[in-house]
Amino acid sequence: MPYPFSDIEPKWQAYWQQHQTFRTPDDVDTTRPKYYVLDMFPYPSGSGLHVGHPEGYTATDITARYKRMKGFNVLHPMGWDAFGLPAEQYALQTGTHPAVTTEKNINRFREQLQSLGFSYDWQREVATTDPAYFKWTQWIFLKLFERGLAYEAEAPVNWCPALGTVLANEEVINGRSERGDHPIVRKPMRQWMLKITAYAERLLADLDDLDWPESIKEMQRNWIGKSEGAEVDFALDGLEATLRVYTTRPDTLFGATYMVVSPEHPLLDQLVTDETRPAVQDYRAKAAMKSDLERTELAKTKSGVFTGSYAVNPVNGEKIPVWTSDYVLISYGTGAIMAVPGHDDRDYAFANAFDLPIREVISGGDLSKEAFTGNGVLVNSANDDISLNGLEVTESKAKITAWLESKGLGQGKVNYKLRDWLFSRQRYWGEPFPLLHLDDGTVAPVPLDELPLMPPAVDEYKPSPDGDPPFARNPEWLNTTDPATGRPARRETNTMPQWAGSCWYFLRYIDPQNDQALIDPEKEKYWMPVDLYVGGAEHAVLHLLYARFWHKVLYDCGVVHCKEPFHRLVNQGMILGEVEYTLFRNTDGTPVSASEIRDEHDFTSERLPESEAVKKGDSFVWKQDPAIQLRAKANKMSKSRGNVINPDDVVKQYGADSLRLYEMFMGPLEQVKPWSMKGVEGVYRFLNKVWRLFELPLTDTSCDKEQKRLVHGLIKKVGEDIEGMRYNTAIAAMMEFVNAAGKWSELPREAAEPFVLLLSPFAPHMGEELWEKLGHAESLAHTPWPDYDEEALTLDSVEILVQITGKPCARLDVPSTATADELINLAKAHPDVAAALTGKTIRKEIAVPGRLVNIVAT
RNA sequence: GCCGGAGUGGCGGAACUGGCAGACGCGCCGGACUCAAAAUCCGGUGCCCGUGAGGGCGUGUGGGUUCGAGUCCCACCUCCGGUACCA
Repeated sequence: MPYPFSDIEPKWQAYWQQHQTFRTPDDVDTTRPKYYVLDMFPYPSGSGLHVGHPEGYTATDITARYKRMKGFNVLHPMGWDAFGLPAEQYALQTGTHPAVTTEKNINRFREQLQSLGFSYDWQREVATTDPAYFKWTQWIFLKLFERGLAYEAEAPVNWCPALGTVLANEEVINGRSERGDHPIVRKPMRQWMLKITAYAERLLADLDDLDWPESIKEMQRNWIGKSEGAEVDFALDGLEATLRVYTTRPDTLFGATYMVVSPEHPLLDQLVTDETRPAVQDYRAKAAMKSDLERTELAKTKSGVFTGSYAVNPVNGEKIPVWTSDYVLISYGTGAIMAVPGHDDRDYAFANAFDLPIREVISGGDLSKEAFTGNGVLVNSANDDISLNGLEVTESKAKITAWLESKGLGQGKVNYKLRDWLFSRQRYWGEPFPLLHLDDGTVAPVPLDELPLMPPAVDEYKPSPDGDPPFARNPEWLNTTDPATGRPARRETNTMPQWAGSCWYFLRYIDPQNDQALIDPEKEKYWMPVDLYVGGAEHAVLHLLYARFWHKVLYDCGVVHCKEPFHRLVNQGMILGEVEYTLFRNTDGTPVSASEIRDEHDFTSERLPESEAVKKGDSFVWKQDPAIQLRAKANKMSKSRGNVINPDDVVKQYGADSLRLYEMFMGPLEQVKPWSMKGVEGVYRFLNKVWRLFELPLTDTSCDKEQKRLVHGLIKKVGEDIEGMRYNTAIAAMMEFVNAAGKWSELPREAAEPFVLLLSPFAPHMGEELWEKLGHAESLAHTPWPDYDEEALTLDSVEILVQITGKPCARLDVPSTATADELINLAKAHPDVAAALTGKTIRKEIAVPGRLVNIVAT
């Protein structure tokens, strides 16, 4: 008889809800330590929960339950990142208000999460779409606006025609939209920008103290992209203007043989001559038309046009031609460069393409083959006033920069790749900007007491006939007056991007009902920062950088007391579908080895059962024809592949405890791992074994020495593993314990009770049920975690290995307290060892207490 | 190209600061129970040679350090993730 999970699980879920077991009261005893465990809140999609969600959620739930039992005040909330495109797309198609769809999806998600037995405090639930919530998102935006961190700019933006909106740089991957993989084009538009660049240095520096995966910190560092160099002004021959460039290699200034300005550079119009104008204009038009994707794809061959003008190199007075090319980006540095083809790969390629001179100023390379970008000694770098010749790169940089500064020709400069955050979207389903455009052209904030500013009712969710965002469809909403000045005004029609709401939700959980403030300062002080934050690595730069930025702004405003919101971050690895064995066939049906497949579309593929696959060498081959290699691979779960596992089905078949246990038993949390239904059955069998263990007669006699050792060893192991988030090995240890205890004839309460407590964070429903069977009237959720007795762990005797020069020779039982010297003596006394040593000279004796003895003899 | 991470049985994965590689689970093989099956229980299971006792080889590859290396060092290969004209 399998254990009745379908009775037990709903029973305890109802109990927890009814008894508010996981409620974290507003007025906790703040003398006790706190622990804030946070999950990245989900977007409540229409397709419901996916097995990837409960992975991180189970990990945090185990830690939350464990910390509660360890006496911490635990904050473990859940909510919804509920603005987003799918609900709006659905609204476009059906006319259903996105709020309706969103609410439905949230209800479904909540039910699914509750069926997994997570110990969230549901009274703290927040949704970014809730007016009581986005009131404060708007409030924070006004803070940014007040501080000059939000501004409007006419800027070339990433316009995505398919999504009908602009995207931030971070949302564009290889010239395509991160969501939906649609092409992106550059288009100048009026947009709201947030000045995240003002925080670049702090966002970079404060990474150092965070307990985050090194890879994520590195990605953020790369994204911020700090570089140190100099700005240098080049006079333009025959023009009043000067051309300013940014370079990280001022040491190579004597090697500059031409210059390049970006096609969007403001000086370009002045640089062209009558002869070059048609070609330059043509080139600029073509560059503007190109999507980012095309620019990237064409990156291999350099293109460009000579402008007709010359610049003067400030170090040697040399006249060098100014070109324009799209390999120079307007958005970085000054949008213009000095080209040093001898010591920069891109300039080298360009110089070769257009036959421009290449000059060596750093020795050590072979410029006939490639640019030399390494370190070396400066050559050909002197004028009447200064010489860099003979110096190394680092010294030269400092010397030339100082010289430029003294001559007023340039100065040292730090640059960042990070650009300002494009913060507006031309959509309906997002937070309205609380801003008014007055008839005099100024922008005024909506007064605080009018927040939240609600989105207008509209007849359709499409852009307006004039191409304005959907909000412009409602003229009564759109046209208003500014209460401060009485002037006629038009409301801002853009909406905020989805990231806005997720930038600060972790603060709202702390004080979710507060309608006077975003958060009560006392509560903030107690609960922040988040102690443990778990979520997917896909948010490495986007959400995590934005949230850090807003947090620093709120810190500057005095709203929060800590500089960084998330102390420890852990990324859970993706869960892939089951391993699939695929056989490929030619169009004529002949089987083909997987290693020969270049383009999958030229072949037909057939999924084989595991029994058809045989391991041969490094790969799997077809059982019926071992000459044919199969492809054995676990793929991402996707609807189109049909390999999606629905957690509801798993819960129905094996129960929530089995799902939780399996997700943790699969392997280390951070790792990518394939799903296996057989694996779920394995942990389900384990839970059944536990259930049967508790059918043994329960006794009040105390444990014998061996039982005590097992129990205390398990307490130690499980506690340490949860602290280290090694949930898989904690479960393995519990399995070992149950395998051993299964051989007992009766079950001492002294062993049963701690075991149930240890199991309960992992399999909480079974934990509660067994706890009740043990005669307890109340939930175990707040029962103290058991302590272990170090003394109970030690064995009287241990088996050690005796090696002679590294080869195993004998095994002997020794008292576990034996010292190194005693071990060597005991070892030598062993007849096999003595025999092996006769006639040999002992060179060295090594003994590791409790492990082994190694006698080196020749 | 650059940055980050990882390579251990048929599979997922264990192995503390260098100390008996393969815990635990899956799968497979054999046995018990059963009319039979499922479930459950017991035993076995890295690979190769050997009937056997036993022997040899084994943590991506090649070197090195060490009494001893999955673990440390050097070089390389493969895979995964990120990023890509950032001057």
